Amino acid sequence: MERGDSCDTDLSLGLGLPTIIRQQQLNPPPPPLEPSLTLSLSEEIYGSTTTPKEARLSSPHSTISSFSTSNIKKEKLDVGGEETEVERGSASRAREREREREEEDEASAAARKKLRLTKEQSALLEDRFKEHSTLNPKQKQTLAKQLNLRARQIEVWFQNRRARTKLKQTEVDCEFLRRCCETLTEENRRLLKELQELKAIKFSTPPPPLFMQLPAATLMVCPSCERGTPSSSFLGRSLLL
DNA sequence: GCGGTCAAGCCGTGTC
DNA sequence: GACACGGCTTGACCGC
Repeated sequence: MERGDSCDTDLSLGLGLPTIIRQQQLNPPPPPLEPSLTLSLSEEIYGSTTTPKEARLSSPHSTISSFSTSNIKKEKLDVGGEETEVERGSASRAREREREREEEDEASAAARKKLRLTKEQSALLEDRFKEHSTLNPKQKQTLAKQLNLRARQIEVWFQNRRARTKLKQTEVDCEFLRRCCETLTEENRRLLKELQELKAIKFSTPPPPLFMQLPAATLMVCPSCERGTPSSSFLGRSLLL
């Protein structure tokens, strides 16, 4: 189990959640005016196995997932593009506007909060990845619908998954090569030592005679092919030890 | 689609 | 126990 998975456990519930999300958990806001894509998994898909804690875990992110960064950027641009009340010379209204703006900043900060997929979503994605590491558009759409996510999120998840699988494999290969290198280095060391020992033996004992007086008949027979080879080269080799 | 990167969130550890 | 900090995981984006 990877460390990151632990975020789906009972630990750390509510930790790190921005004030606004915690407030939402305590006092659920009225229904949003805009359509909200929710991450929480319906019982139709996963039955009633989702615990209340898991539901609470997924719910803060549910609204979040409906925002893309481009939306956030757009929000910021929209806010920044407005003429301020200070410029109009109305201090009190400017202060009020400032407060509203701060609230909007908090809201967009909450929207920036990172989506964390639920255990069930991750599990299903993993299953699909095991079957196919890439998806065609239709599979992507189906999976997105099944998980209540956007197709783009599915696409990104698969891209990241492929990249990280590849990285992991590279690390495994690297480790394998490192071990091979170690083994070969050790073998090389052993062979060099053996060679030195053999050389030591060779020079410590008197060298055998270079030439042997062989009977004349054997000079004509090649020991490997057992054919008569009266050539001078064979003769020379057969005499040389 | 891939590689690189950013940033949110979680966890373990050390310090007070 | 609370807090700070560093490391890690992972969703998302960008440029090619």
